[in-house]
Amino acid sequence: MLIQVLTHGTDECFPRQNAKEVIELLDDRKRRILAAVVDSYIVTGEPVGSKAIAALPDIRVSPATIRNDMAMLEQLGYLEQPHTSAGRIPTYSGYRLYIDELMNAKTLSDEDKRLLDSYLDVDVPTADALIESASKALAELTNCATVVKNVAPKFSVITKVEVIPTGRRMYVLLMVTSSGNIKNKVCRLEFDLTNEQMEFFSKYMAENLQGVSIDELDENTIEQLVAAMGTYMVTLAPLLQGVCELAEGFRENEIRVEGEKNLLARQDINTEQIVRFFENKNEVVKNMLDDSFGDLQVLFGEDGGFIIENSSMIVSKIKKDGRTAGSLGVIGPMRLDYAKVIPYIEYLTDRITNLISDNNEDDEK
Amino acid sequence: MLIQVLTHGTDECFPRQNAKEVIELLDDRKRRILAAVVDSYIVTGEPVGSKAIAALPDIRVSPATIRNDMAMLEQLGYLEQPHTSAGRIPTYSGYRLYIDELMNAKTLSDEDKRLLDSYLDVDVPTADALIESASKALAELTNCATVVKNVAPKFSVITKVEVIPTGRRMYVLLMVTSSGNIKNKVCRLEFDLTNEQMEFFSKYMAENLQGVSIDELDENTIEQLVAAMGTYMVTLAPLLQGVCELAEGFRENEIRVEGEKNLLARQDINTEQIVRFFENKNEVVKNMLDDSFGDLQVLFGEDGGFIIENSSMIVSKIKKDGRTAGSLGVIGPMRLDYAKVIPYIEYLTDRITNLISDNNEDDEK
DNA sequence: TGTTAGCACTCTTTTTCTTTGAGTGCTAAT
DNA sequence: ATTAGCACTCAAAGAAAAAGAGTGCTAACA
Repeated sequence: MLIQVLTHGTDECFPRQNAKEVIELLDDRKRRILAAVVDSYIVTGEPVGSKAIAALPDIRVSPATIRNDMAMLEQLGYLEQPHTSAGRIPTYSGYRLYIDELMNAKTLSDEDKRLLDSYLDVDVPTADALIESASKALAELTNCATVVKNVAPKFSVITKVEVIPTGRRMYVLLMVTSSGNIKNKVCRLEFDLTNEQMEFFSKYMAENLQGVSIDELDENTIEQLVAAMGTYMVTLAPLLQGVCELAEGFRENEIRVEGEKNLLARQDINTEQIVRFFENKNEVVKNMLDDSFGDLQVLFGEDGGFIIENSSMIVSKIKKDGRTAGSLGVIGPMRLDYAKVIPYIEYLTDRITNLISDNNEDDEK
Repeated sequence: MLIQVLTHGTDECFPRQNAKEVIELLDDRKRRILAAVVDSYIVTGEPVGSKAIAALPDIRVSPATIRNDMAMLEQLGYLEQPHTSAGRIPTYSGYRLYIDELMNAKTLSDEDKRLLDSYLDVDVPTADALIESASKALAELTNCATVVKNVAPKFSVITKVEVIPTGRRMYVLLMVTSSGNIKNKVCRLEFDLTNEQMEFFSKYMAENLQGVSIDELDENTIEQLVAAMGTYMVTLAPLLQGVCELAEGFRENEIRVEGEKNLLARQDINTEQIVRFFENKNEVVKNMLDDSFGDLQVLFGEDGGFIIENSSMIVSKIKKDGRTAGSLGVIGPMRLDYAKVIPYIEYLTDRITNLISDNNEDDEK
C-alpha cells in the first residue's frame, strides 16, 4: 500500500528530523500512545487525557509516565493542547504520522467486499457508471462527501454521432465515445429533415468526426465542418452546433460531487467553506491529478489548495491500461476513520481499475 | 390568484368562526397590525413588540392601543407570545390569514420576469428540462430547497425505441417518449448482433411498443413480448430487459430535489427532519398532487404529511392541455418571504404551462 | 535511569445569583 | 375609543463562585 500524505507544516516547530532520529526519539510506547490519542480523538472529538490512555488495556504504565511521553510528543509537534488544563489533540503532523505508520488499517472482510461490490454498477461497465456508483457508495457508507474526477473524456474519441427524429422538427442527437459514454441532446430545428439530409448528416459525421478527440472538438472545428458542408449548410448547421455542445458536455462533466449534504450536516465544519470549495470545484479539484503523487494521497491543512478547515480529503487514482483514467476522493472531517475509509476507497479504485481493464481485454479478444 | 392554505389547527383556540364574524372582530386596523407583525417577523425572526409597530408610518395610534389590538389578535389565535414579556409572533392561523388575505404580493416587474425567463431552458422545450431549470432557478433565487414532481412519464407513451451499436457487443438503447423526454442505456450482450437481428428488433419495437404508455410497460409485458419473438428470443431478450429498465427509469424519475443544501445551511430548521423528509420524498411528496386543491397551495404545520417543523412549502401545479402535468414546490423556513416567492413560483409555473402547451400547438400544425 | 505517587496550579465548564431591559397588562385620565 | 403611566414579568446578559479535568513538577522508589 502506497500512501502519501501531504502537509505544508504550519505547525512544525522542529526542523525536519531524519528517520533515524525520529525512531530514536519515538520509542514503541510513545508511538502507541500517539496512536491511542489519535484513535480516541477520532471517535470522541474530545481532547484526550493521560488517564484515559492509561486505562487502555495494552498500555501498562501510569498516567504520570504517559504525561511525560505526551509532553515529549507535543515537543515533537505531533500533539497540541487546546489550553493548559485540557488533554491533547493531534496536530497535522500527528495525523500524518498516524496515517503513514501508526494506524491499524482495517483488513476488509469478505463481507465488506461483498457490500462494496453490491454498490458497483457492474452490469453497465462504462467507466463513468462504475465511478459514479462507487462515488455514491462511498458517500453513503462513510457519511462523507465524495468527489469524482473522470478524465476519460479528455482521452476518448468520438465513435459515433447519430441523429434520430422524434417528432415534428424535433431531433435527438446522440454521441458515443470510445470510453463507452453516451450523451444525448434534443434539437429543435426550423424545418423537418428529408431522409436524404439525414443520411448525408450521418455519413458526414462518420467521415469527419469518428476518431476525433473530445478535447479537440471546439467551435472552430465545427465552423470548418459547417463551411465544408456546401448545400446542406443552412439546414444542418444547428445540428452541428448541438454536436459541439454535446462534446462540451463531456468535457464539463469532469468533476462530480456526491453526498455534499453529509458535510453540511456536521457542525464541526464551516458551512461557507464547504460551499465555496464546491463552487470552485472545477478549478480546485483539477490539481487532484496533475501532481505526480502516489496512487493514494491524503490531503489536509492547506495541501494543494484544499481549503476546508478541520477536514481532510483522501484521493485515489483509477487507472486504465496503465494510464490514470480518473480519481475518486472522499472529503470528510479531519477526524475521519482513516483506518476504515482508506481500505474502502482503495478497494473500490482497485476494483474499478480491474473492471475497466478486463473489459478492454474482453473487447480486444 | 387562487391560493389555498392548509393547516390542521394545532393552535386554534377558538371554534371556527364564519367569515362574517371574523370580519366584524377584525377591523381594518387590526388587520394592518397583524400584517405588520408578520412582515416584521419574516424579516427579523424576532418577536415583534407594540412599540416597533407604532413606529411604522401608516400606523397612527399609540403603543397602548396596539397592545390592546394585539391582545385581541392573540385571543383570536393569530398571534402568540413566546413568553410574557416578549413581543408577538404569528401562529399558523396568523400565517394563513396573512397569506390568504393580508400580504401585499409583490407584482413582478419586467426585470423580474426577464430574470426568471433567463433561467428557463427555452431552447430545449421538453417538459422535463423546463421544469428542471425552473426548479434550479427557484432554489437559487429564493435560497430554498425546491421539489419537482413530473407526472409527464405517467401519461406519456413511447414514441421510439432505437438500438445503436457502439462497440464490440456494446449497444445503446434509446427511448423517446411523447413528452419529449429521452433516456439511454448501455447494454452489453453476449454476442454481436447481425444487421438482420437489429432490423428485426427495430421493427418489432416499432410495432409493439410505439404508443404504449410508460406506466404500462412492466416486466409482464416484456415477458410476453420476449415470448412472442420466436427465433430471436435468445439473442434479443437482454435488450428487451434493457427497454424495461428504461421505462422504469422514466417512472422513478418522478420527484427531484434541488437546493437541499440551502435548507441544511440554516440553523433554524432541524437537520434531521430535513434529511428524513427528503429520504422519504417519494412517499411523502406523492400526495402533493393527489389532493384536489387549487393551483397553488401553501403547506405548513402538519399539512398533508409535511413534517419539517418551522418550515413551509409552496406547491404550484403545471398543466398541459388542461391536465396536471407536474408540480413545482419551494420548501423554505416558516418565515419565508411569501409576498415575493409566491409570485415567483406562480409566474414560473404559468410560463411553463404556456410553453409546453404552445409547443404542442406547434407540433400539431 | 525510568517510573510513579502526590500535590499545587491552571483554566474551562457549570452553576448560581444579580442585574438589566424589553414588553406586557391594567388603571385611570383624556 | 384612545392613551399615558406604572407595576410586573421573565428572558437574556453579566458577574461571581464552585467544580473538575488535566497538567507539570518534585521527590520517592525500583
